[in-house]
Amino acid sequence: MIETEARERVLNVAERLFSERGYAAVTLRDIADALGIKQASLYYHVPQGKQALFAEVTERGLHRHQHGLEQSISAAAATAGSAIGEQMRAQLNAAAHWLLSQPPLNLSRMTTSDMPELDQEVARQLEQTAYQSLMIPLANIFRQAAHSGKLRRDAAGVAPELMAGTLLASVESLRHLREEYFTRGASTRESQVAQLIDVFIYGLVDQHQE
Amino acid sequence: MIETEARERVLNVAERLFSERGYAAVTLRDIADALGIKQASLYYHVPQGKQALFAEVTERGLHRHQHGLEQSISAAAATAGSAIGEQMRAQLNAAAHWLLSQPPLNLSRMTTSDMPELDQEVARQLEQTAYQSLMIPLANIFRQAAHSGKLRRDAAGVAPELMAGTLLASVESLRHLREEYFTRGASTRESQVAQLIDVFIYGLVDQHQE
DNA sequence: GTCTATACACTGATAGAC
DNA sequence: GTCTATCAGTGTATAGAC
Repeated sequence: MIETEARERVLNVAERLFSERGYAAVTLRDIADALGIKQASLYYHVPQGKQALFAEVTERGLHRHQHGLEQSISAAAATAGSAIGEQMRAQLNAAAHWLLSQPPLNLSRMTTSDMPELDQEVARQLEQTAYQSLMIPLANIFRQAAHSGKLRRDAAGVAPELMAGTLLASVESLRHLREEYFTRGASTRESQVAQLIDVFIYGLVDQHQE
Repeated sequence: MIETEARERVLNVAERLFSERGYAAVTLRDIADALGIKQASLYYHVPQGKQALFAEVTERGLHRHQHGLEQSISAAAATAGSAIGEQMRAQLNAAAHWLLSQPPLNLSRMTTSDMPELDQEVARQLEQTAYQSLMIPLANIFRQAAHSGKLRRDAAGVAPELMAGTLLASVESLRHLREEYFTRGASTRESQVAQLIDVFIYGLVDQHQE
């Protein structure tokens, strides 16, 4: 595999388009058009064709996420106070902030639409990378919180992976929320996600009043 | 439009396949094969072709959801106690239970992959139906809770639509969680979603201990 | 209601010139 | 590195027989 600047451009454009519209909906012509070259020219950079291109940029993106998530989370853990609520808040916000800084993942589309279009072996590999890159770093935040012994009794028994999946899905879904629902206290994606994380940590109801 | 049993079968199969794999990934041949007929025969039942078929079954599914959600939510509200936490828990669980009883929505895939493939007018119409059928009934649960005046101060300011979108995304994401993460207290989708809803309502941390 | 046959466009992919 | 030319395969859609 040749590693040139031109090839990088191809991968970047392909990653953006695939992540925006999915595997089946993006044609090689779409990618070539966006690059200002002809469809056949793509095969110079990616001789193994469309599926290999998709697998490569997806894999690359997932690893970038793993790196970015681990970095942001451990940096947040280092600076936050030691109270468990504060720790979680800092780490979850850092993770969410990272996710929002990147092209959308559309994990559920990847599972339901993209994967079935790929050869089984390729799909299996991507699924495993997604699990290791996204699920593990996020689930660790919740696992760590559960070990602190300071969670609500019921909450401590919730699978960390369940919370991690929920967080992922929630952050991604924010991207599709119309701007009309940005209210006073939350006029940006970041502040919306911060509100959401506070709900995860402290709940909706006022337990002292009820 | 002819309304026969045979046509119903076509719509049902099409709805299932589209909802499983998305617009672009499902071909008319796939649908015909699943019905045991030839691709061209579909045009007897759906003369306007693939896009119209997708629009019809999607619209139909969304209206079914609206009806089902409104029913389950108001039934739950009637039987639950009056404490706001209890009310929300009952209504949210009823809504989630309904969502899990139906074919997956994959709303985010619909937004990012399916919609861009459709004529703008068709896409606009579907988006509006989705909003009215899903968003409004769910957001009303949170709106009602906020009006009770018994939510956490910060939580009362969170846009109901934000919470509704989060709930939707979370419930749908549960479908893709591997079974290995079904833990002791939550061995079914329903019990997982119940845990999740309790987190929304009461939070993760024990506020009396911290 | 379902079929065969077919038109027509598009897609992924290969070969070879420059 | 990018192009033109081309092909086989597949997708939607139409026409007309049964």
